[in-house]
Amino acid sequence: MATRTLSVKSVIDAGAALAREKGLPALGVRALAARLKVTPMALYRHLPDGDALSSAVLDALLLELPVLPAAGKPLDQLRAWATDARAMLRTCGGLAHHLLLHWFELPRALEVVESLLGAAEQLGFKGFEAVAASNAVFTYVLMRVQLEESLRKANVLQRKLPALRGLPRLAKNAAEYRVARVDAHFEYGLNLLIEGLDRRS
Amino acid sequence: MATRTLSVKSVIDAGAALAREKGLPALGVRALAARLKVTPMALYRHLPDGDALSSAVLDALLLELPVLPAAGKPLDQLRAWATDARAMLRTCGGLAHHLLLHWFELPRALEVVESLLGAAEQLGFKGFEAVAASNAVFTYVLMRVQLEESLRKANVLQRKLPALRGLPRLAKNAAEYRVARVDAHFEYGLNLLIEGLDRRS
DNA sequence: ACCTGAACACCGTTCAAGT
DNA sequence: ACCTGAACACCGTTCAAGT
Repeated sequence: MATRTLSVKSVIDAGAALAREKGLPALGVRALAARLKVTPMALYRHLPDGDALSSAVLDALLLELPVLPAAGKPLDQLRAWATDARAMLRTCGGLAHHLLLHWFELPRALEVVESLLGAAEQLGFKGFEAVAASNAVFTYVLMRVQLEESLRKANVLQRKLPALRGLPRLAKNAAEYRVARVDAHFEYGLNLLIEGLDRRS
Repeated sequence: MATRTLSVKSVIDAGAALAREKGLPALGVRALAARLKVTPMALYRHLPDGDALSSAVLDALLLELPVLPAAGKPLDQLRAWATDARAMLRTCGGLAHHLLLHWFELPRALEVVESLLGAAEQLGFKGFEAVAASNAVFTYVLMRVQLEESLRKANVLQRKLPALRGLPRLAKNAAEYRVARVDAHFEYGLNLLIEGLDRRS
């Protein structure tokens, strides 16, 4: 058969490549059409609209979301997943946000939540508390990644602080605030979470 | 003197009213100009561009950010602030996001962080740990509000779950997932955080 | 069935002109 | 100094036409 120039798969694959290279905001209908050397309207044969394009691309990229390590103590599993998932989600802006909104529709994400729930149950949590505990870890990682993306995009990872008169504690710790220490704060917050879970278990 | 039709203040005030009524996305240059019965270009006399408009409006709205209650045990102060701040930030979409990016430039926010640091010091934290502890509470509240806004906007507070074959724990707790229980999860996550802080103090 | 081309609606914004 | 009006660049998208 004659190879048509486009297909749903080729559009999404090209979209994924574009998103990886230049970020999700660069994934526009016109931009992707130009990359495929095709008219913008050609894409509408294969996808309903621009949002469906972004959504399909993000779904595809999220197939690589890491799952829980099979072995280890529950709290160690949770900590390891948090670190792995954060690393993966940082590879392309918008992944964390999409996952926060659509995890319950994505097979891979459902698997992850299932195993987070498993860890929570091993810690002795049941019902709402098991859900809330696994949710706390899941959303913590995703929200943090989203925050880091926002800080980077807005160019406020490094800050010029104003005068701190009347704010002695901030002044004393000013060095800690001039650069957003996102790695250290991610880990500290994760530790608080884990210790909270440990105490309740 | 003749009352000019516009001024920086009148533009920002009208922008704040528009944002409160119809949300931040409705705060466009053209929309605000229409509300002020003026040409879009008239606004550029008073503000450099559309981003400056949003930013100034959000700065203005954030003057009402609550501060820490003066009295009480440190952990109770933190918990109370978290609840109050969440309530205020929910009044207009985009506030939490703006605060996450620009707190260090906003006098009121600096006051808040100063007093969060005070609570952390009362718990016995010093240096990086005091900063990280107060930051954990501060960002937790802001990130959660942002998440709730996203869920609302994307219309996924109520979900139609897919088949959960092979996912026994999700299936068992499906009722917990059909509606995003944002209030309960906010509180649970906050409790984990507070208990983590308590344990470390 | 698949793709093209011209056009429209909607942004923010620049530039030149009015008063 | 302040505001208007026309125009431009950039989106996504509809519609009619080509093959």
